[in-house]
Amino acid sequence: MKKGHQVTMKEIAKKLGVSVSTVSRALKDSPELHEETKRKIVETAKEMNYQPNLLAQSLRISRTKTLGVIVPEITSHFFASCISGIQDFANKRGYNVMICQSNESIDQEIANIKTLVASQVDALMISLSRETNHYEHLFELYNREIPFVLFDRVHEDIPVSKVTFNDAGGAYQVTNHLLETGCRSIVYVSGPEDLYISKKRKEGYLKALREYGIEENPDFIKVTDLTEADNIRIAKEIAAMNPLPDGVFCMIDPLAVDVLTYWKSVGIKVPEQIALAGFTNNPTSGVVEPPLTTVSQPGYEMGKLAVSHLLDQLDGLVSDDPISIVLDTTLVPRKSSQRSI
Amino acid sequence: MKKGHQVTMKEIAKKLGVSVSTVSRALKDSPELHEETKRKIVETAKEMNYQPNLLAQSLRISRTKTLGVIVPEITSHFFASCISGIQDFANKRGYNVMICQSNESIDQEIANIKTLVASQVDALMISLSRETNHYEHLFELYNREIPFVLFDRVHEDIPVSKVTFNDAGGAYQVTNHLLETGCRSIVYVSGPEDLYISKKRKEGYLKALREYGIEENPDFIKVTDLTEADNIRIAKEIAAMNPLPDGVFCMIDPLAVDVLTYWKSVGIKVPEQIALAGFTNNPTSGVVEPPLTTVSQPGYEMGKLAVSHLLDQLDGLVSDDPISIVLDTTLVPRKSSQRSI
DNA sequence: CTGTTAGCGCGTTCAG
DNA sequence: CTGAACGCGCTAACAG
Repeated sequence: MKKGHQVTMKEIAKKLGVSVSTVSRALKDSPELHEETKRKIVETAKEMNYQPNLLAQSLRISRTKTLGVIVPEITSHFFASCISGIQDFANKRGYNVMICQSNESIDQEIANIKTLVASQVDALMISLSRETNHYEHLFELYNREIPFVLFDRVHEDIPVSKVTFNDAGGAYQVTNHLLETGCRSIVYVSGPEDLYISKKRKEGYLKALREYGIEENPDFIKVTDLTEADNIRIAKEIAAMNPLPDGVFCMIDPLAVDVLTYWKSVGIKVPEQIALAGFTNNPTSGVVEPPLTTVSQPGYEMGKLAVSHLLDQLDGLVSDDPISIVLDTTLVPRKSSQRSI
Repeated sequence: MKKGHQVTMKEIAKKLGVSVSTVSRALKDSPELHEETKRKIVETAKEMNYQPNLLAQSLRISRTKTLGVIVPEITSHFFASCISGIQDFANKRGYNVMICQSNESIDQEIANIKTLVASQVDALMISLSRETNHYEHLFELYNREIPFVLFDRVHEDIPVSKVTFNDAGGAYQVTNHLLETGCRSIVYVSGPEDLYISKKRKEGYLKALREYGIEENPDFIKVTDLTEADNIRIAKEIAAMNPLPDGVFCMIDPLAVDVLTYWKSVGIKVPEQIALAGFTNNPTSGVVEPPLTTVSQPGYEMGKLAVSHLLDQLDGLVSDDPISIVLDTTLVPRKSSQRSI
């Protein structure tokens, strides 16, 4: 299949017997043009359904007005929300967006960066894959002076702006909530330990415990690789503890849902026997039975802030010095942690 | 912030004292080159970290190897799955993807088409917004000979390839299932009536009833605009029917979940008093209580098929004649329709 | 085997 | 007020 021909300035110039530069000037409403010829040109341009070729334009000014975005998983509701925020505010400022997903693979992440850079995007917005444990590709971007920001899944050592949630704070909120409702033996279920968010949320968990004078107990910290199978393994492990803990804080909602589902299948009652809480406030979390206590992270807002800051930097509205934007989370208490005190 | 400079063929040509075309040839491994100079060029290109400028390349060959995708809502799990499938298979064939969302607005849809076309995408993949009720913009694409396909939310009169689900078939499956489990007074809750899928699903619903010798009853067909408020209005309306219907088929899962949530709040038991079923198999539907009977629509698969067919057409592997690809759905029976017969 | 020339579509000199 | 010439980065046809 061959693409239909697009009208160029050249053609409308020929049709009107003027030069291409005159057409160019008329189309950008240059003041130094005879009103009559200008009108004529604009009119026939419309008539011929002329659309400027952004490619040629970009090549000329060496700016594409396009941003590249890389997320681990587009099907995750959280990242989809981020993208939505990014798109809306990028468009508002005249930028387009190219989206890639790394599928949680560092190789794919590197490949994505490569194609986006080859496509001459003006800047990148990256949320790192779960697998990313070395950072040469990011340092290379930095060294090549290609502007980019990191959001949500960041790495601290890279000298660029970062937008994150106050993960420690959110974990503190939810652990504190469990403590307030009377829990005293609280398990933390963590994702892969080298993940930034795993660490930060553990920090908040421990801080809340400390404030209640409860000391850290290694047996109460479990680690899953976040696959369903491994999540269920953890759920079993907790179910076998004697005595049962009275509260469980899962690092992320889908994990909590897996645990809850397993427990329901073996007759463990939430919240009567164990209070349960997650993190992120996925749409799913509000409709499980019982509804899951969690912490909400507004993805749309994160996307909006990240892109706005990046464009501010690109447009020279703010300094290029990297900054760190930290968004607050909100506790969403639901039935899964509602214990009689 | 200014973007770092990218190495061009010109620079590596200068450095080596050869012409730009020689560099070009070396880089694409042309056979008619002295092995030694070729080696030398490739080597220093690597050294200088040369990356070809896709923009210039595209301008030259007037093909961008980029596809434009427009979906109503990127945060919908179904459309996110479609996008995922599109991306994976587009990349596999050397194409990039630019994604836009119309936010269910026809004006945004038109604007998206415009920017994607201006960006010189080689083809478009469009799923229409809920609001789209006239089609000039699509006919214009067609007249301008810009290749595109429609998927999921299609309009029949446009002479391009379409990929859809067998909506009538799916509705038939689920209605038939309700009938088999003993329901005899089944309400169909429809979305906006001019929506293609509203009509098709109603067709399937009516066909199943007919086969059981049950005649159409207008009181048993409700219409919502799919906002939460309106969904709840319908839930109330059904709850007030006397006698209660014994089964309800909601056109789409989120609607069914809204209805279920309301009923639970007023003490109506599902499936004991009313069997309930939805459509689409959202992740949410499997975890509500009771789990929702529904019909699964594999979005990833749809994206994959749509993009593969489009690229086949672009690459001349199949005829340009429009075809219609219809994907089958699968009944997912769950507890919400599990009645003792 | 390699350099020169031309042109993709556009915008910006620099001349008239 | 308008046209001709040049260059963005790259490739291909045409000469040597």
